[in-house]
Amino acid sequence: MSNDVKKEGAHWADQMAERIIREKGDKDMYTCASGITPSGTVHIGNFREIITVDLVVRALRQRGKKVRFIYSWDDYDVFRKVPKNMPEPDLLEKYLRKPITLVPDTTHYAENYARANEVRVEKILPTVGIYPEYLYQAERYRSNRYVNGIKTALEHRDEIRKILDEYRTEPLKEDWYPVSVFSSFTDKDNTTVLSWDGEYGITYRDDDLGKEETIDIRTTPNTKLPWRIDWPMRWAEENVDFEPGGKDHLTEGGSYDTSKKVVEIFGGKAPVSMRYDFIKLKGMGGKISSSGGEVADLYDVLEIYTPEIVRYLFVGTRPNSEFAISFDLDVLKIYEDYDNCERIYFGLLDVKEQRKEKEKRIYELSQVDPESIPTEPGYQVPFRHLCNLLQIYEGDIEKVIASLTDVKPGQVDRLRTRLTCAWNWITTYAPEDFKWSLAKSDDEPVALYEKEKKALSDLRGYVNEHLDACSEKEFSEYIYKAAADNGLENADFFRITYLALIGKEKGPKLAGFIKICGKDRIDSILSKYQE
RNA sequence: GGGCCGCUAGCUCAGCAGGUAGAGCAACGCCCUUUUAAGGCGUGGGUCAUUGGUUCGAAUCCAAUGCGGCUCACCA
Repeated sequence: MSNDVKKEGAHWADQMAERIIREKGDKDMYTCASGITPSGTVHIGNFREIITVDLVVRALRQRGKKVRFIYSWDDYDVFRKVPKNMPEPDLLEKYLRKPITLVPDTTHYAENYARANEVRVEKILPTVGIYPEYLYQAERYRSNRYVNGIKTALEHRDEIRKILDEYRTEPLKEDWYPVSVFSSFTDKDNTTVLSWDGEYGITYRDDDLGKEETIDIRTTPNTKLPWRIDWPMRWAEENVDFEPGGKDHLTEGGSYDTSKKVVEIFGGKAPVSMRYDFIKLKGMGGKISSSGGEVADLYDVLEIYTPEIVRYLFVGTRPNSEFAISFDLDVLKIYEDYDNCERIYFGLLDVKEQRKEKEKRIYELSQVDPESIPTEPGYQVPFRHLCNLLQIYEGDIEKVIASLTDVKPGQVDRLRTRLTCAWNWITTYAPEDFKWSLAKSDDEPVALYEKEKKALSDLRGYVNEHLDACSEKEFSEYIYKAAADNGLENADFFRITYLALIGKEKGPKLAGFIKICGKDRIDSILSKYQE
């Protein structure tokens, strides 16, 4: 199984899989991890981490390895600030410093604030073929699953402090404890740990109320490890072999550096890691995304890119460099690029062997279901042409499909998805120049001189009589003739024709455009200009 | 201050298992028997930031430098 996957020159996901096997040895099961605090919208930059893991998981599985793909929701993290655009900010304000799992969801989408963010992600990931096993840290901490980890951290308090101090400007204080406590009186983490009894008892002070309390870490739901200790504890707990990180973590003195050392206290080893860079957005044009504000999440991207193409964007880009996801005219090029990649995969486009190997792998990894790679290319027609068809049919996707008589049954679903994206793009992001709609028969006719009306009337006559039978070239010649016969400049005739048909001075190449629209539609529009 | 990323055609970027510089857009030209372009074909255009090194050979590897950006040194 693994022999057909080349080691050298392979895709970065394949190289990473090889590295994991090399560094971690031959194992029955490899654990690949990812995770985040659901303290706000999980945006497309966060998605980069998820798909990075997914690609490495697929590469490992294709080498015949068993893989566990875990995704940790850090929903026992603290609610630090109220995001903009959330309903009832005053209510939310009262929950600051409490764990996000205890914050109400003022959108009433889920049972709590953290869960609302989680559910959105969990619902959409299958669309792009990603199926992690979700771990919920609030539930785990509150049910005392990590009691041994917390005790170990307490026992090695000085050692941990020494590790963390290596990179700090201000050393941690003498009385620092490697654990944080949510007050049982207020649920907030405005607390100070005062002492530890050497076993399971912790005494803390609620700094808001000035009250003190002793709790048992075997039974209290209120203790949690701080991030730089929590992360390595979980590596050890789950035996994590691979987990990527953003450049904030994967930098000298960042949390990966300290966790690499702290994990040994928990009897584990650091996973293989890799850094991914951030994602920029281009061409959203100030449109407010579904999540509000200038961020995009996977839902926003899937509005305009099909699932394969969303994957393709990430598969074809080296993770450690920044890139932009475009919502502007670049969208056309992305679709063309993907179609080219597909043509190369199916041998319809000849390129050098080296490039061919690379593109084929990118195509495979871009597919939603790794077990069912398409056996024939999609219905390939330029994206721009689809946009024109959609505008002719006013966004009626089924009519567009019906108008394309050579679509094969196996291509219909993919075409439908693509048309949906194309229409979303036209209506939401396409530049105004790009958009038009056919005039309706009851629209007010454009004011014209007599000879212009006559020219359009001639055109209508020709269309009714010859359009179906003549070639595009013949028809094109006639258009010039109609202008000349009526003493009109070509440019003027084109202009009034576009004005009559779509209400704009310019448009798609006229002869082909009229043929696509068909006799009946053109006739009903031009009849308004009949003498 | 440490670490990292980027610097390739006018613009946006690809190329980075070292082996004759690529794409899209823009420009220019031609074409659809006649100057619409959101069509077709074609052309031009780059000392691959600089300097040095390794090599038969460097955009690609190494080292310094410059410019731009990110990030850590709070929290996570």
